[in-house]
Amino acid sequence: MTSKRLTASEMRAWRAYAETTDHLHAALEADLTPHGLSLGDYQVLVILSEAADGALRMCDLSEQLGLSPSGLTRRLDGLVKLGYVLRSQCSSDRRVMFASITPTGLKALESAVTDHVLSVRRHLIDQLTPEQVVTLGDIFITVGTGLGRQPSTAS
Amino acid sequence: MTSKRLTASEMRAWRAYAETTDHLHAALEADLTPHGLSLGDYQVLVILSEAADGALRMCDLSEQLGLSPSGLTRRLDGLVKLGYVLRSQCSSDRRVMFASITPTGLKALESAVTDHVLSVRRHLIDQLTPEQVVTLGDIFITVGTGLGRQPSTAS
DNA sequence: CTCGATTTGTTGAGGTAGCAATGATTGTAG
DNA sequence: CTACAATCATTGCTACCTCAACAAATCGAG
Repeated sequence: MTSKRLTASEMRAWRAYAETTDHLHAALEADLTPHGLSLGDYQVLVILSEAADGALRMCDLSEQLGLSPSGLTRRLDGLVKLGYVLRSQCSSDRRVMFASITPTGLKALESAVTDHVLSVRRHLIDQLTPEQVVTLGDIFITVGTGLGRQPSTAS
Repeated sequence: MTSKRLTASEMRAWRAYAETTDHLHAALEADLTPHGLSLGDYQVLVILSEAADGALRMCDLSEQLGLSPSGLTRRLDGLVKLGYVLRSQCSSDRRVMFASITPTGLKALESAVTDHVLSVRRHLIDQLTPEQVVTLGDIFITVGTGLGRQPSTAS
């Protein structure tokens, strides 16, 4: 294996994946827009809502989002302006800022989450057989692990 | 099926896919940087090099790239400045501009393509069994078709 | 033939992201 | 205790993309 070229089967898989992944992202984003949230905003709210004590340090949040610190600062600016997220200082370390989701933000998230799940189903999950769903998970856990990241689903 | 929630298997597949797809993109991009090309530039050169008569109209190229017309104009500006791409007017329709790859651009592409294929292999293809590769193709051709796009590999 | 509608490419404005530099704070070696 | 290194968040700068507006050229109904 591991030649300089791709076999027909490999080329087929790679091209299909490369072409489709952007379109899928765009479709999910579009389905979220009526809720006034971008996919990026949505992910911030999801992570904050799942945070153990309801708050996360900026650096931890940016790590989980795969966003640069500066990118997160500006994204949070928007969410704070919307009233969805609150900044608060850490009492024990004055360098750190906590981000936490507000009740308003939680409402916005809850309103969006149902549609988003249906969107994921409609565009991806429900298009596949149960076996394909399992293999999809296998594939991207393997690939993610190979990339040195540990997908949170890799158990 | 099609409930408001995701089963454990579905959640596992969705999360693994969502988390890993960005990392994979970043890894492929990083492997291409030593060649002085972004993934976006690379795709332009690939498509131009595969064009039947060696030239494509801007609008056709932007369509194939999934890029807006204005985005393509600026991306091409960069490639022209690098000497990799040439703009030329259409003789029969003075609205259209053709983009074609130059010999220099072809050299740059040929120099990059080997590494890129190896990169795709290393991060994705070679991590998978042949059966998984086939299923990966099946999955994203199905999803792409469901999104109303026709992956070029859907035969 | 002519005038309005359409197609094509570019430009301007706005938004989002990353990198590098900065300021503030904390940790640590000596 | 002091000085230097590391951590944390923000800001300036740049890059890249989209949408809307635009100019130029072509098409087509009458």
